[in-house]
Amino acid sequence: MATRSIKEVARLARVSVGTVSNVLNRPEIVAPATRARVFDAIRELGFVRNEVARHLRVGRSRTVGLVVLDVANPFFADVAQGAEALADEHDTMVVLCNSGTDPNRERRHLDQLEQQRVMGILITPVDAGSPRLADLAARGTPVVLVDSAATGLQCSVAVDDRLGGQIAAAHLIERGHRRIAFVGGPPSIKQVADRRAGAAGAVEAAGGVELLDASMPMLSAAAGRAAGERVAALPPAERPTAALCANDLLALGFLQAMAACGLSVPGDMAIVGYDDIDFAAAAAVPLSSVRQPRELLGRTAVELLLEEVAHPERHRHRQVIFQPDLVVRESSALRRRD
Amino acid sequence: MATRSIKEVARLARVSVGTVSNVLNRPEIVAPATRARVFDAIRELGFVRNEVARHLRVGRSRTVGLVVLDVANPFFADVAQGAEALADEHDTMVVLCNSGTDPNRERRHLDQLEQQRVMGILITPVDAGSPRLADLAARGTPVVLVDSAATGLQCSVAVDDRLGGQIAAAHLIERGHRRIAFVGGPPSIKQVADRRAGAAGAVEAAGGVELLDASMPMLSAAAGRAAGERVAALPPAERPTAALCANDLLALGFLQAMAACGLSVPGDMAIVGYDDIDFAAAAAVPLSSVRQPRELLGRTAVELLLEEVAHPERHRHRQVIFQPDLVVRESSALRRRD
DNA sequence: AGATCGTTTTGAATCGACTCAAGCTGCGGT
DNA sequence: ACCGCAGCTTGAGTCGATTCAAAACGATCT
Repeated sequence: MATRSIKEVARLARVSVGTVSNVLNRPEIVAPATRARVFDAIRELGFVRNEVARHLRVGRSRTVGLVVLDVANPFFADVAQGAEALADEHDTMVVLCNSGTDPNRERRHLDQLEQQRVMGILITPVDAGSPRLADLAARGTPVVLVDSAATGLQCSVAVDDRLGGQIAAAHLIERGHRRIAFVGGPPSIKQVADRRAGAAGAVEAAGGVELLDASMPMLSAAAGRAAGERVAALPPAERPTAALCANDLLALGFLQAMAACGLSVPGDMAIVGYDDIDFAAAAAVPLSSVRQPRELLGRTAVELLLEEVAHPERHRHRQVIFQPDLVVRESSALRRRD
Repeated sequence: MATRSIKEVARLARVSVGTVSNVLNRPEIVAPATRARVFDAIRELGFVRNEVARHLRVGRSRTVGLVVLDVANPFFADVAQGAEALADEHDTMVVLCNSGTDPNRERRHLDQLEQQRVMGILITPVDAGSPRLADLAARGTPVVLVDSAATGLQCSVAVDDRLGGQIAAAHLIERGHRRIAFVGGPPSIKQVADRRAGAAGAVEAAGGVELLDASMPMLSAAAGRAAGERVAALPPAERPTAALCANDLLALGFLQAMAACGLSVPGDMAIVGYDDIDFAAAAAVPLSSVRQPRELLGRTAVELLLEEVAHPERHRHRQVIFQPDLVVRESSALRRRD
């Protein structure tokens, strides 16, 4: 329970606290003999620098918060790994916070992170328009939006979701599908809305194709199963022949529902997912999916943040946008006779 | 960039800093009129309490660190969700840190967490025997081992891995398999070693059964694929007829390799995984797997930690052990003729 | 008016580490 | 013997919030 402070180290080493601080921060300016004495004292006491006190003076910590919509979604795990990789190189710690698409939990996490004076926050917001984010930036905590485009008030890294939705829908249309279900999530989530808009665009451009909505209030596999059951229950004549899912968890759930309801994939129902998480390729029927550069997204977010922190004055907010691409697998392999 | 302090609030509200602090912490003892003036000032300045300074005085923050071996493994995502659920109820924040089974990264995360004076640390250690963990506890940061039993120096929550390994192996033996491959991970990881020991026990008890080792240096799907390719390359006579994988990621990779090599599952090769992550049921061939109470593991870990923090004196370290159970699915469904 | 008591408010001390101007030492040069 | 200087070390002041003994206030009673 003994919490040692710099003062005790100083006493044991028979030097002043200033010297101990120097040993810790600029060892080269301390005489070797003194330095050795201080190190001995540190070892003997098991002293650990109190970052709390340190950053009180210094102002900000070397921690960045990454707030994600769902830790259970491997997409975010991969984004986190990308972020961690670059942060590590800059001696910075990434802490992962899970909002679970709940605005209240998101707010509490943001409060906590701001109160802790983290170096910056990377966030995939539940609601990108929330003034809370602008406030944060205004009060001095840099924010980078992840997987969601900003309006100029902050940096952002994103993937072109409209384009992703469009190529996915275009692919299904090209395969001969004329009734396509869009399986989305909560309407407040921007990514989902954009993917849907992209799909709608492709449908309109094609002509003679219908886009039905089968959205759920969540973006989980369980929600996907529920959506699948609903769609499977439709009379065959009205039932869509393809589903475009807003993420792979939904798609996997949807796929399971098809199997449970005795519909074949892709024969009776083609499926395209989104994110191309590793499990998509390993599914019962390997899933076609829109691939996003997941690690790169996280890595770039940290890059932008470090840039902003390093030169707050001359920094200009940037919006980086990556291109998605479609990976076609068995779940949408068949060509439908028109 | 304006970081408002309690002092500025005090000036604007024309009271002393002590009063502002009282408004923040014990509003009931402040006269209503004064309280209102202070709140107005807080709102006007957009003041946010600096937790760093606060905890310098108070000692510890209301954050617990959860250090996991692999964020990309859904098993840990579920543990994290269990931990978060209970922590939330106690107004405590969980931050997730990823060691990626790298002892160095683990050490850096622990250093950071200790320096930040977190309330406590939940960890699935790369090496449970490391003195670093005992040091932490000795210096006043409570530690709870997750998914790994402790020796009495700290609390722990775990699942009986020997039993898990044993029932998995017994199941395969009962299904008629006589050559079983154990696909493990790095030998330092205790869970893996225990599962293997359990399997070895079952094999020995049965007699006439061989346990081959096909361990990899990682616990990822990619490692599983590599292991699968190696095993598939063996001449059919020497090739095991079943694989027991130390976790589901390995099992999924192994399964993919079987498909790629033209071996049927479970016909040519039965597979049993471990953890029963959600994706196991959705795999190309639904995976049999040893189920662990994932959320409960996280929840209980937080419970033990809160207990220790609340009554440091009277606290006695506890080791909680849960029982795993086997979920049989298609990947090990067939009975082999002897 | 003065004493008394309860309610509010005050402000100095404190937590641990950092910074920096000022002080100390010892050495070489004159 | 004295000066200058480089190399080290010192210690007071600071960051922002909390705590708590003491002061201020105001209402009530004699």
